[in-house]
Amino acid sequence: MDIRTLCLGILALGDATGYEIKKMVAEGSFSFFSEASYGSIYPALTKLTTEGLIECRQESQSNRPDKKIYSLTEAGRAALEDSLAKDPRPDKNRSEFLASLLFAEAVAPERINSLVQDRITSHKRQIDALKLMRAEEDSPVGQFVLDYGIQVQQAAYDFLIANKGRIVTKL
Amino acid sequence: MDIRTLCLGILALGDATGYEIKKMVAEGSFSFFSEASYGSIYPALTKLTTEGLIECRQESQSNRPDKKIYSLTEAGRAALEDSLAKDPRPDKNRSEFLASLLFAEAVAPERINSLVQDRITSHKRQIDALKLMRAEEDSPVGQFVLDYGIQVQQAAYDFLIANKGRIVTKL
DNA sequence: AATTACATGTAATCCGTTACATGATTGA
DNA sequence: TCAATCATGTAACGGATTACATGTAATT
Repeated sequence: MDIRTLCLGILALGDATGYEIKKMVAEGSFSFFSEASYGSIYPALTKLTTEGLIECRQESQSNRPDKKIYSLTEAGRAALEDSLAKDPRPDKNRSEFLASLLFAEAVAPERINSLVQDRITSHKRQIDALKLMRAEEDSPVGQFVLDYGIQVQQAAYDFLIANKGRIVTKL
Repeated sequence: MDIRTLCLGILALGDATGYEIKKMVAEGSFSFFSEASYGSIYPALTKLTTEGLIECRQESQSNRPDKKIYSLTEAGRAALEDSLAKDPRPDKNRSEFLASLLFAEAVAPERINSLVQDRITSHKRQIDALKLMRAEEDSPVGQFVLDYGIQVQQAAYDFLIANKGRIVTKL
C-alpha cells in the first residue's frame, strides 16, 4: 500500500489533518498493519491536493500553525476505488524475533531463553492494547480488523507458551 | 533486521553463495519473515568481505560465473553476536488486505466479499506451503519457527471462516 | 523544571527494488 | 521451443526515514 492510497483511504473514513493521520498510523487501529512518518505524509498530502484528489480548508489557531483539515474530493474517491479494485498484495511479515531465534541457535544458544520470554511479554502487551482499541471502536469492519489482530496475536502467544519447552535451555 | 545481519546470520547456519541466500529469503523457511533482492545481497556480501566479517572461496565452473562461496569469519561471528545481543525490534506487519477492508467499507462495500474470500484462499495456500517446508526442516529451532508461522496463519484462517458473516454482504 | 502534545514542513540521507547486462543448461 | 534454473553484478530510480527548524501550552 503506497502512502497516497493510505492517505486517501483514511480521509475516506473522515476528514483529518496530517498530524492526525500520523497519529492514526502510529498509535491508532492502523498501527497494527501500517506505518508512516511526517516526512512522507505531509508531502503526499500536498501533492494529492495539487492533483485535486483531496482538498484542504485552513483553520486558524492562535500561537500554532494553521490546522489544515483535508477531505476527499469526488476525484479522490474515484482514485481510491481504482486502487481498491486491484488485488491487495500479500502481507509483509518482517520479524527480527524469528530471525534472531534461528541465528541465535548458531552463535549464542543461551540467548534463546530471554528472546522467547521477552516475546511472550510483548505479545501480551499487544493483545491488551488491541483489546482496548477494540472497546472504543464503533465501526463493524473496524472491530473485525481489530479482532483479526487479536486472534493472530493470541495464537502466537499461546504457541510460545505451549512450545517454548522445545527450544529453551533445560535448567 | 538489516541486510548485513541477515547475511551474517544465514552464513552462520552454513556456507552459501549470494544466489543461495537469495533463494532462502525468497522461497525457503526465511521467506515467511524476511525478504531481499540481488541488488542488496551482492553489494552487502562484497562489503562484508572487505570488512573481514566473511570470506569467500571461488569455485570455477564451466560456462558459468565462478561460484563464490562465502563463510563467516571469527570477526563476523562476533559481529553477529553483538547484533543478536540487542533486543529484536517489534515485528512489522504490513497488510494491504486489512487496510483494503477498512477503506472498501467507505467507498465500495460490495468489494468486501471477494476480498475476504480471496484472503481465505491465500491463507490456505500459505499454510500448505509452510507445512511442506516443515516436513523437510531438520533443525529443532527451524521447525519451531515454521510451526509458529503455521499457527499464526491457521488462526487467521479460522478467524475469517468463523467471522466473515459479520462483514460480508448478506445474499 | 522537564517532557509531552500540538502543528507544520523541508533537506539530507539511507536503503532497497527494478531493470539491465550476460549466457549456458536442463526440463517441459 | 520456451521457460526456468543457475550465477554474478551494476546503475538508475524511488520511497521513506531521520534530523532539522520553529514555537506554544499543558501536564507531570
